[in-house]
Amino acid sequence: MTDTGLSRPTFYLYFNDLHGLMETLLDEVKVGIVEGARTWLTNKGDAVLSLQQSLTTLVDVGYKHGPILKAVSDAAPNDSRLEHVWETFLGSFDEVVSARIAEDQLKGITPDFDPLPVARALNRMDAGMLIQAFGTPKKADKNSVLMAILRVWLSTLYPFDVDAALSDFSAFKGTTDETDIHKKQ
Amino acid sequence: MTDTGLSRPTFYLYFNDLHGLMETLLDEVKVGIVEGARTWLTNKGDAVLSLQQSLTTLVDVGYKHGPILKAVSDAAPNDSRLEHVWETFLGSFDEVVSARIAEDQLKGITPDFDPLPVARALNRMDAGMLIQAFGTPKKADKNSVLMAILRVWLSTLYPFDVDAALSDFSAFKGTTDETDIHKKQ
DNA sequence: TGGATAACTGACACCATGTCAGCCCTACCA
DNA sequence: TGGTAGGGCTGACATGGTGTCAGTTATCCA
Repeated sequence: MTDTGLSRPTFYLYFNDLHGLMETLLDEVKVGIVEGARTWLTNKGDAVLSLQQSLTTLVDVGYKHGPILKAVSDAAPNDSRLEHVWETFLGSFDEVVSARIAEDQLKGITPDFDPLPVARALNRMDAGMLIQAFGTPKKADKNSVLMAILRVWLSTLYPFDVDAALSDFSAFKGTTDETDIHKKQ
Repeated sequence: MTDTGLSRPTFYLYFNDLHGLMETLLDEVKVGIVEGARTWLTNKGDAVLSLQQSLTTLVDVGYKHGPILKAVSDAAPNDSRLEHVWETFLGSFDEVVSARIAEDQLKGITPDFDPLPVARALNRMDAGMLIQAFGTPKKADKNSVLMAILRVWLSTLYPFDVDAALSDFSAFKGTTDETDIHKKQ
């Protein structure tokens, strides 16, 4: 409020309370994440490629809005309403990811296992990594975070050609440089 | 303090402040976790088996002390000293896990990748899962949590015979029943 | 200019956390 | 038995963060 030049009570004209601000902030980030996740979740085209794409945008959003994610996740335990919002946010991903996994298992491209707990595990990994890596001003390297979680997701869901996919992908990522592209061709 | 029958100030005779209590609680849980992790970290015997064992005891400890883990992780953002303790706690695992992965990569039983970010990702997954599953009184099923994180760890680190290892393991876990064991033999 | 509506604020109330001077009670001693 | 030293404990207070409200100022329109 000092930075805004307004008084503290004015804040309460725009938000119910401090946690109301958190909810608003989360809503803004949520759309970006849901948007990016759609690529893989809609289940069209190549599974590996679309997962790579979805996780890439997830990391991008996390990189840009990391402090917001950390603020919300830090504040959540202090307010039952916000905690519910945060848990619902994470939980909704658990369910759609689980559903996507189940589809891939029917297709036979993903090993058979109970999809919901694994979805939960992978999502908690993403959330924890993004907050840890990008939550504070001194941010970690975006690409190594992406490479790490992408490897884990691929190894778990599409274990058949992880290394091929990952080496292609990192070669692709590494080349805004033309010479490399020409060498590939 | 109401439950103890003592007055609130008495609390401060035993702890510096509320976060001091958290540190003490964490210390107690820490030994159990470090103990269990040693099996895999010392790197003797079969890698897959020792990882299974370490994760099993990790889940056991998490199941028993889940509320403490949640309490510490919830309180950490409110106090810079506690936050540092918590981050150091998690970070120390990142380093030893990363070192263990590097050894397995030299042996050729783990694919080549930057071990530290992957270690971080797997550890955040564990922490997030344990807190989510066991942090509140109505706890999730212990075995499905174990199966989920075990699958992710194995798929990522020892991808060559995940399904064999996991089916053996779940058969072993599932049989306090004698008939099954006899069938196996 | 008058008057209504929106924007804003000073001052207050409330609660959680932490502190401190002093009380009580036990054990030990003369 | 009476006195006293010391540890254990507490009532009462101080502080800071969060939220509220009556009242003031600014803006816009008739």
